[in-house]
Amino acid sequence: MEFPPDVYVWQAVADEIKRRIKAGQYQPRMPIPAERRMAEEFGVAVNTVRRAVAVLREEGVLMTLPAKGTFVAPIVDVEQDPSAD
Amino acid sequence: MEFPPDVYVWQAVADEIKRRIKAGQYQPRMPIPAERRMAEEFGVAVNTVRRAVAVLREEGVLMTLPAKGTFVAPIVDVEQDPSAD
DNA sequence: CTCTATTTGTACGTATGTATG
DNA sequence: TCATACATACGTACAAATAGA
Repeated sequence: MEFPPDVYVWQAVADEIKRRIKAGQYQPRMPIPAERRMAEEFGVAVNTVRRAVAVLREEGVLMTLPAKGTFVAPIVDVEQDPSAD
Repeated sequence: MEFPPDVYVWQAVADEIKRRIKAGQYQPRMPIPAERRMAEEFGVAVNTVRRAVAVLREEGVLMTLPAKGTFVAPIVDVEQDPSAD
């Protein structure tokens, strides 16, 4: 019986987003998929994606422009792989 | 209906809680009503109360102990009373 | 300028899990 | 065991801002 799960769903989503940034799938200054879009893709609730995005926003990884979208911050301390293009 | 509401519902709730603290209805180190309790009392959703509590928690006004309750912080700047030692 | 589509923000409702008493 | 209380999670609806036809 797990008490606090190893990782919460929103943590897994946040981790996946960061992983994609590292992989170059989501690049700096470029928008990431919409919240509802990712919710469907990951099979989770919109609120869960929103929580993940909120955390990454506070970490400085993402930037959100209301009614425009959420973008990868120009400079992210997340390791980036130039060869992955 | 106003479009950009003067205050959001969660802001109104947070304001009401602080008002009660100022009024002495909720006192330092004492628990405030449960989230669902306040949700029913204010006629709002639980999530809305949670958001209000979360904000007040970050402001240092409230302290939450999981599965125990949410308490008014021992010292709150809401009530500036220098004579209170 | 109007209409529509997209996207985020706010809000409501519900269910489950865990901890406490 | 049961009731209480918070944390997480899922689902839904509407409003506002933006962009494009």
